[in-house]
Amino acid sequence: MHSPKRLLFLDFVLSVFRLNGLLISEGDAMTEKLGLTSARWKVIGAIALSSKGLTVPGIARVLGQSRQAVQRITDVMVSDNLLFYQVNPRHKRSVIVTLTDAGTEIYNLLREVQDPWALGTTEDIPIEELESALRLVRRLIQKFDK
Amino acid sequence: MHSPKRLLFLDFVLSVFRLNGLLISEGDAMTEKLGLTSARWKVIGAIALSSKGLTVPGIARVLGQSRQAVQRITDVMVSDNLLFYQVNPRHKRSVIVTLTDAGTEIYNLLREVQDPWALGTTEDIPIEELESALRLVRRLIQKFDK
DNA sequence: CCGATAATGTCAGCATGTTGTCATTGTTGT
DNA sequence: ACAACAATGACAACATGCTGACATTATCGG
Repeated sequence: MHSPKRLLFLDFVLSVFRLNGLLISEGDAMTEKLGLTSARWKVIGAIALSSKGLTVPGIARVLGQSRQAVQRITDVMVSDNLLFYQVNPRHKRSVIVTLTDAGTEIYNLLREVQDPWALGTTEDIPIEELESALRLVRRLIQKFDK
Repeated sequence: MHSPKRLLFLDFVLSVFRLNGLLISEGDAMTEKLGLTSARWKVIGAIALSSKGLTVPGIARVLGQSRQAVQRITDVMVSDNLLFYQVNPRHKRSVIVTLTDAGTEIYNLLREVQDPWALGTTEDIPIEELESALRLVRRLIQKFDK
């Protein structure tokens, strides 16, 4: 038998690989004028979206990456004065990564590019399709994230 | 206004990043016993799926990657005797990347792991949802792939 | 309270992707 | 045919991710 489902899924997997690469390119293009890169975009986004302070391993958990990879990025962003490490009252060694004023400003500028991009990209896509696809992606993430 | 669509899409984007990482991990785990990695998995899959012979830049186009990245992988796979470079009658310098017998054998072994993985992962997902999500991903790829 | 376990920071090595550059080879339009 | 342009191979520099290893610090169970 041919199992169209198997082929469909493999096609989906390859397409996710490809979309991932294209999204990184989009992120790089969007953030270029702000002196960011897609990796820094991810980190700054994770921090800005979290209500409570995040530690480096915390950001890594949100992004699904290794803490070492995140640490490398945040170290550079601290020396670029976009972030600073704030004393964590709940943990002596694990500091809280916080946006500096400059970092907040960059994030606001970022949103001025990012928001129109998000809206423009999805303007001809029904919200139901987006929700449905997100549910599927989340379901797969849950399956693999153990 | 809050524009739930914008937030929905950004959530989708972050989820794609995360799924991408998890799929690479899955690929690494699946191919480990075969002496492959996810990068080689992609290349060997692209070659096996193409009816005509593919050149290195051709594989790169299929995968949506730079030809240099693919070249590096294929060079290693040639020295590992999984691939060989075949004279291309249509181009004096650009050789055709071909599976050796050993490479074909690995690919067959790979399928014995990959097919159950694909079926198992999707067994509780309706085929319509998969198709719908793939359509959306393809649509985004088309939008960004210029 | 104390020992075992988990979490964190740090450093190192490596895999995989990017871009840039340059010489060479193909292709195409006039 | 020839000149302009595109595609390819090769090499280099770099960004971003991974894992492993080790010391230190927190947390938890007895």
